[in-house]
Amino acid sequence: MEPDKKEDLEPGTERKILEAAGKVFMMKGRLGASMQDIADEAGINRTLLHYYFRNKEKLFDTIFAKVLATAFPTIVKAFMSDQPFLEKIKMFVDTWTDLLKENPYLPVFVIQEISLNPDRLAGIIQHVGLDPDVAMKGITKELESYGIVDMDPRHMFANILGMVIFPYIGRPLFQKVAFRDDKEAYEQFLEDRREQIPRFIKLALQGPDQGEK
Amino acid sequence: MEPDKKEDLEPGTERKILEAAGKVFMMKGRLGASMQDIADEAGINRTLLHYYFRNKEKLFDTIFAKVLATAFPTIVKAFMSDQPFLEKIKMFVDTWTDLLKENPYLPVFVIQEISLNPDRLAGIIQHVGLDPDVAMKGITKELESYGIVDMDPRHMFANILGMVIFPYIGRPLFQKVAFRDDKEAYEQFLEDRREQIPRFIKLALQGPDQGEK
DNA sequence: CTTGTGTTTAACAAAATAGTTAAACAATAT
DNA sequence: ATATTGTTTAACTATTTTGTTAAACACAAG
Repeated sequence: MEPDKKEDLEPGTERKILEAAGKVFMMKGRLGASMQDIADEAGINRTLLHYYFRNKEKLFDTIFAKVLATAFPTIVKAFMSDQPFLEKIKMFVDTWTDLLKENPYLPVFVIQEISLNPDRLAGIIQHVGLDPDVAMKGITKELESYGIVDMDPRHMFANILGMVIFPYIGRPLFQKVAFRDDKEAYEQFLEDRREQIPRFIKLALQGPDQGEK
Repeated sequence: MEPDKKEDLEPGTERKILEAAGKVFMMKGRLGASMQDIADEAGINRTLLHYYFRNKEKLFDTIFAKVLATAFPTIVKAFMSDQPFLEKIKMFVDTWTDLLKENPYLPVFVIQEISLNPDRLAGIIQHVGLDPDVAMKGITKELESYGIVDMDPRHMFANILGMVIFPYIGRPLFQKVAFRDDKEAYEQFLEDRREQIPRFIKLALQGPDQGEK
């Protein structure tokens, strides 16, 4: 009954590996991360890594599927609710900001991987099982209710998602160029976008007059 | 005087290497690209690659600096002109769309690299020598002229840049999910954004009423 | 106590890649 | 004709990384 010997270490090891692998893969990328790196991060031996996951490919696939399964629902979840459009957007931005605050490397990691190996998507997308048509139809109606009738909802969606994730994928560049490498100022900037993005969209939907008063 | 022997092959080799290296590095990333890949793409021997560029690091640095030197001015160029704000934005989107049409891998390549190795930025940024303050001050005044006074211009800049480049960095995902993998439809979507993005910003600045009529 | 599972250590094999070197060859210029 | 430069071929070294194997060890459960 010693506190930190081996009680739940056996079941905990796989979890530790997955956490370590997720962290290392996200930070260094699939090619930049070595099995040794992951073993070190997990505080275990490299042989044990192969004992749990036969090879690097299987381990990476596990991590990648897990990451996508986490991120995908976050993308569309907010748009499935039945709140007013602007509230949906606010929730959407908040959800993403929360997610990215905890996993700042997530967008670059995912983008890099699917860009280098787009085939990987095919299997995973179906598994997650999301239907964008519902969300898009919803956006179309909302836009029409604001008098915007000739806009493909996918443009609106690309606009919102781009505004949300760009500050994360372009962080090193943007922080350095526009914020003189002031880390805290940039963190604040990211927080401010929770309010700024919905406000900007509100401006587009309602105009500056109603939007400000 | 044989047509394809060795006339201007000597001066042309370095150019061929740089073109090949740019292409291969952009498509496969720094780690995914091998010197052999580049030599093959250039149609030369791997030994000759080392003859021109001592090692992979030097070759990559050359390419990376060149890519940034191309992309950076494009980012701010449009905002330096003295046109009306909405014209500047239209030009900005057009310039970027042109650039990305020719170099679709550019954003992922740059983002990936500076994300994995942010230090690389320091040296290059100074060398390019851009001052974002000028552009930002300009945006502030333009926003004020539209009655938007409490908006950090950097939010506006992040909004625009995010809307422009997101469809490129997220292309495999977005094309597959929202366009059922229809390549031509997505190309058209990208073209449409030349018009859609400025229109969206115009809506935010002038409101739906003036914006539509 | 013995058995089984998780874990470590150590050593090894196999592959990929980077980088180097020497020799031969081709074309050009002096 | 000879010296020079660009280019290829071939062979080699060194390093990194993956993946495997065997032996020993720890602990928990039967």
